[in-house]
Amino acid sequence: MKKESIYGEITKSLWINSHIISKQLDNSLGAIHGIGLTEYMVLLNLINAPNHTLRRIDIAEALGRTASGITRMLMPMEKIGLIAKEINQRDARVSLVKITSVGLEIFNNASTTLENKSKHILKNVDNNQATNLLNLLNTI
Amino acid sequence: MKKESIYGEITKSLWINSHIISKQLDNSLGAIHGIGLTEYMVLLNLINAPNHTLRRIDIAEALGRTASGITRMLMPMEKIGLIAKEINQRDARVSLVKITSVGLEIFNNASTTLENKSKHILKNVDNNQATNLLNLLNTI
DNA sequence: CATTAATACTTGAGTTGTACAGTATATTCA
DNA sequence: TGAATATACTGTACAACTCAAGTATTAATG
Repeated sequence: MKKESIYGEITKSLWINSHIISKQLDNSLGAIHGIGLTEYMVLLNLINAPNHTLRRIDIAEALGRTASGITRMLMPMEKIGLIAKEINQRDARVSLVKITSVGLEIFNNASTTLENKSKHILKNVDNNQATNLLNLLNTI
Repeated sequence: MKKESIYGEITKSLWINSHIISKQLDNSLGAIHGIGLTEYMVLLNLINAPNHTLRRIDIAEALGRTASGITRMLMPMEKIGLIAKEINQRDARVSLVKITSVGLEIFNNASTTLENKSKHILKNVDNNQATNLLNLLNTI
């Protein structure tokens, strides 16, 4: 019997698990708060940024997306008032993105939903295992 | 300082890690073997199935996709000869999918690439950690 | 049986991403 | 300083999905 090589098994398991979990989170966030998981992650990154502001390219980098993908995603987010455009005085190429108070409130509410839903999805993972898992994910 | 709730951190970390890793694997498989990670997972499921055959709905279930997504994905796979359609005598609604010898060969080659690339992506994860991580992912 | 409900699949329209080319602005360095 | 290069973003075309509706077939039931 051939020994399975473990690293491929990990990436495949990551792929399918993450796909299914993301879909569930996305549906919950969408139904309750009207934003997707990707939008949520944008807001999270803005909140953790100095002055709640980031360049579009930084968001793209943080989320593993392309710049044009970010341009597309931010358009409706700006329209519904989750974020606002700001000008960079030093560099006219840059279009800064700042979270609004509306965006902040929606983010806070969505965080509760995301945490509850995550707990439910990971109900087979006890607290010790969860700590280990998070540590391992952070070493990747 | 507010205590971070760990389950949400896990799902967020899964989301971003998996997204980035999948993209790298997808690019490698595409460049070398001409198939994406999703196509690879279809072939993997077919190989593990009795008689190397599955219904489309089973593939959809295994991959967390919709039936229509599978219909669309299998069309080009059939055209380039990775899979073949088979009729189910007992149920005319069903369109069975079987991997071809060409598909099998490409799958085997792609498996080597996937394993090597996975090892490279997870180079910060030693063997013990990898075992733990895989076990934890399987308990989800 | 005949009707109703469920299943397996396909199709059309819409969404969310990408890649690549183009524009505008900044930076580098001979 | 100014020509070449790099950076930040946008627009267009395309790919890979989804959802909802439609078709065909099978299963369940009064």
